[in-house]
Amino acid sequence: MARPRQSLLTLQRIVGAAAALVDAEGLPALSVRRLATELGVQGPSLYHHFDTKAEIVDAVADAVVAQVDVSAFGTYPWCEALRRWARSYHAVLSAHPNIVPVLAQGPGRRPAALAMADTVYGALIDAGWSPVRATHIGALMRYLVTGSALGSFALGFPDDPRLYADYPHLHQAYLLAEHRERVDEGAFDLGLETLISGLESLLSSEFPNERA
Amino acid sequence: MARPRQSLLTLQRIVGAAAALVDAEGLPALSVRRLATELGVQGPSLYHHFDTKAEIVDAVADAVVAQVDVSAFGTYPWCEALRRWARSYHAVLSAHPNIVPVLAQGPGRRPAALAMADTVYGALIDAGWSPVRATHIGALMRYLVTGSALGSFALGFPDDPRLYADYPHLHQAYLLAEHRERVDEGAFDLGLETLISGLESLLSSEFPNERA
DNA sequence: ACCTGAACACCGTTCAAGT
DNA sequence: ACCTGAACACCGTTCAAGT
Repeated sequence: MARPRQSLLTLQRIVGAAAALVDAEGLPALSVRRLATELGVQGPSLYHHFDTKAEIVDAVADAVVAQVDVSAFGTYPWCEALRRWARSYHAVLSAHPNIVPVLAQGPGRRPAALAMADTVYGALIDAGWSPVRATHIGALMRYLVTGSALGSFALGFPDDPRLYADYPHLHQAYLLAEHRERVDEGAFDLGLETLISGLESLLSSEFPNERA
Repeated sequence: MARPRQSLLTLQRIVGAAAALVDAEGLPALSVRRLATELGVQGPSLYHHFDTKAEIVDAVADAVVAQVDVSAFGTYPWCEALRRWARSYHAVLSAHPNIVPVLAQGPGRRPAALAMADTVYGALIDAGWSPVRATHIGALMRYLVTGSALGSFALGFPDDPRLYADYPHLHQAYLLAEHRERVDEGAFDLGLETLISGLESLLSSEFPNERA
């Protein structure tokens, strides 16, 4: 067939299949031909729905960011809202680690990422932070969340005891992979709680009369 | 010529050319054929010196990590040493941002990265941290440094004012790129100093009799 | 031992040809 | 408007052939 009466492809179907492919087999597995095969069409067909492969990747990335829960900013004091947002952000990225290298580049022109940045920045300004500080805090949170989701610290150390023979303090490092979750979550928690309580005292020292 | 009396290629020359290519044009520009051209040989020649392209990439990454200064761990109290190491780490990665996605995956089997992890972990243990906490702190520092080097927060927001029309708090966001350095360095500094002073009080609260 | 050209199975993308 | 096959200029990698 050359042209079915109803289009074989929709943006939704393409992005959904692309997201599934990235989640299951990683970003390098997402090729135009492979994605087309998954959808039952030929590679060039996709170019009737997207201009470039980069647009497909961006759509996948934004669908992931759209899952982050920012609702806490309407209902909690800024400290608790920041904590809840960061935890949701972290949970979503941990569930889709293969797309994190794209998110780490910033919002670009992706609507969900821009909307999230807008909400967070607005809430920090409302809380009494200066524009410069609010920007720093937003950046810092992205550093922590993408940094932790991009590469599992624990999995960064191979499972092979012989590798660490020459490193006096790393003899147990081959066990890290086994404790992946506790290690990575513990480090993220430590970072998040340390940062939030540090920021809390910083704000109250800068503006002693501000409300919580 | 098929075989010159002295090898045309050395590991040093290959890794140096690869590093220059990555720095100048980014990781995607590093192809085997392109690198070979840069070195005045044909693509397949490189396979006499490396088994895979991934080995070349790893060698480039490790050469970058080798530039990080860990000497502070021998001469300063752990807090100041951690600060100086993190700043050096950050400076090196900021100078070679294109290779950061590789470093963010962890040390793997790269000797310089393993040596750095060994030094940092050992120093934290010596300072009185428990193995679990020392691991968390090491992870946390990698999150912050790679997260901040991977994607400039400022450059993540495109330079185009029209893009932000729909986002009430982002009307100035198009100016971020212009202030890239101040924004990114300010966020990193805020994060590093907040974390270090938070960790300092945490250690003294856990072990009130420990030396600095 | 080390470099080569030819080949294999891939890429992203373009485009004339079909309906 | 939307899907196709053929083509272009790329990939990483293998391998027999040269010296």
